[in-house]
Amino acid sequence: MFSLSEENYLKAIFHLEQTYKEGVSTNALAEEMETKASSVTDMVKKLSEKKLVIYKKYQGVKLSKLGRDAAIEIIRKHRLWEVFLVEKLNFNWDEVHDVAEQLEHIHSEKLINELDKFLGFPKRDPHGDPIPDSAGNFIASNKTLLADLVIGDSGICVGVKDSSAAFLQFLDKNHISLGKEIKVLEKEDFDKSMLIDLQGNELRISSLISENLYIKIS
Amino acid sequence: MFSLSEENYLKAIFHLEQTYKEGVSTNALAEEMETKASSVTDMVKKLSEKKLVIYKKYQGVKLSKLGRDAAIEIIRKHRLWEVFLVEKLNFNWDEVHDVAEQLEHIHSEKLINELDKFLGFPKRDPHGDPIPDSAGNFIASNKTLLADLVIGDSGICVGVKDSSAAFLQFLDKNHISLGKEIKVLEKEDFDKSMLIDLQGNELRISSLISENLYIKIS
DNA sequence: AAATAAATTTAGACTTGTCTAAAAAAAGGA
DNA sequence: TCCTTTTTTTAGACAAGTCTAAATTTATTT
Repeated sequence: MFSLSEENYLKAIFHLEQTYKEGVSTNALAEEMETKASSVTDMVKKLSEKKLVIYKKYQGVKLSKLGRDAAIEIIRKHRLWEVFLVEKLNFNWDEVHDVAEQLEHIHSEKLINELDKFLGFPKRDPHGDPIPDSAGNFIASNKTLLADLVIGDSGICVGVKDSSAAFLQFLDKNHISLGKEIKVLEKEDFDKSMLIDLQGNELRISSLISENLYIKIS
Repeated sequence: MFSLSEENYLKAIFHLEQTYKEGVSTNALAEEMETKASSVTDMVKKLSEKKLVIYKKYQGVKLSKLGRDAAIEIIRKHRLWEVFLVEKLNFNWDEVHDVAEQLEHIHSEKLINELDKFLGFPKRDPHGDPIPDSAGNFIASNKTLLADLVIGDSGICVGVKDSSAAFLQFLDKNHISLGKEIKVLEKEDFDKSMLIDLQGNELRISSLISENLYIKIS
């Protein structure tokens, strides 16, 4: 098994690899982990010795097969626990993150597989992110940032990029939730704001919002 | 909040105080924690500085009000998670301990109170131990060790003292479970074994068993 | 290509919780 | 009481994971 810290690094590298496919830099990882670059170097060396990552000095880091599998397992746990919290324990989608960050480190294969079964093998977490199955496979979602749609496009809201409580609460306040239909009515070049139709209601949203909301174009 | 290690010490001291009411000795605590006496001294000093325990050199240790409240909260979490694992995730009562030992350290008041509600505010865990409510109160159970009954006594099985997987599996194999009625038919002075009636079936059990099974005399 | 800036690594230190070995205190026996 | 044994504490060390400050490598600019 891996230590709590090792698990958090693996998860962070996995997430950053989506953006930096050529390898994750020490500084990027330090920022994600909210730590110092020197600490990252130390840990990356350790992960490298354990064959969890591919690392050469000054060249950034990538997950090995072993490391990726471990990361996916942690993400599976995180997302299943989020579903549990929302579906069974009355948590709102903006309240689940910190608790799931703790629960994702519980080690028990039976626990997580039974939890999966108990929840009915959900495919997505409350933020629309796919949940890996026990073999580590998960659906690749064809989603687009709302900001990338053009006038006249419409689709349904399928996920969020930023899942901070502040952003999620903003969405709640504006009645934007997963599954709702959105149509782009206007785009303002100057500040990149948009006028959208949200199930019959017109709403003006800033680029900060449209850059963090995923849409499945219909 | 307290560290994982601190929480485990508090829990261990709480359990040992049931036996050593005058104060828990360093060696007793070392054995319970599966560590060395010197490590215990170090940690006990730390807990004492944090006002969680009352400690004077060479005099053993007792929980303060603060420490007791913290210990009870951890025990509450442990036992609620055990109920969850058995009632919702198809765990057997001999499988829950290790996972609950991890889950008891998750920090979230909302989580544990919602879990309590979700489970229907259970009063006892799968081993018959009382579950403290959110205020820290729990029912004191009037239970007796089977070994302390005399011939002719009868009662129902309400708990186990040893909750190791090995012991619980032994009970399963012999169809002894909580709620079942037991009557003492014979007691053997020589080896302290007993002949009991378990719902119509006669069964001879060794002292190791009768010393670890709690009965509510009827 | 040299100079500067930025990113990364190394060296050494600190904290937490543990250990071993030795010292000190308490308890028990004659 | 004095001597021995047991218990407990102290002293010093270690591993994990972090930090700061300094050194090194890579990247960028002119």
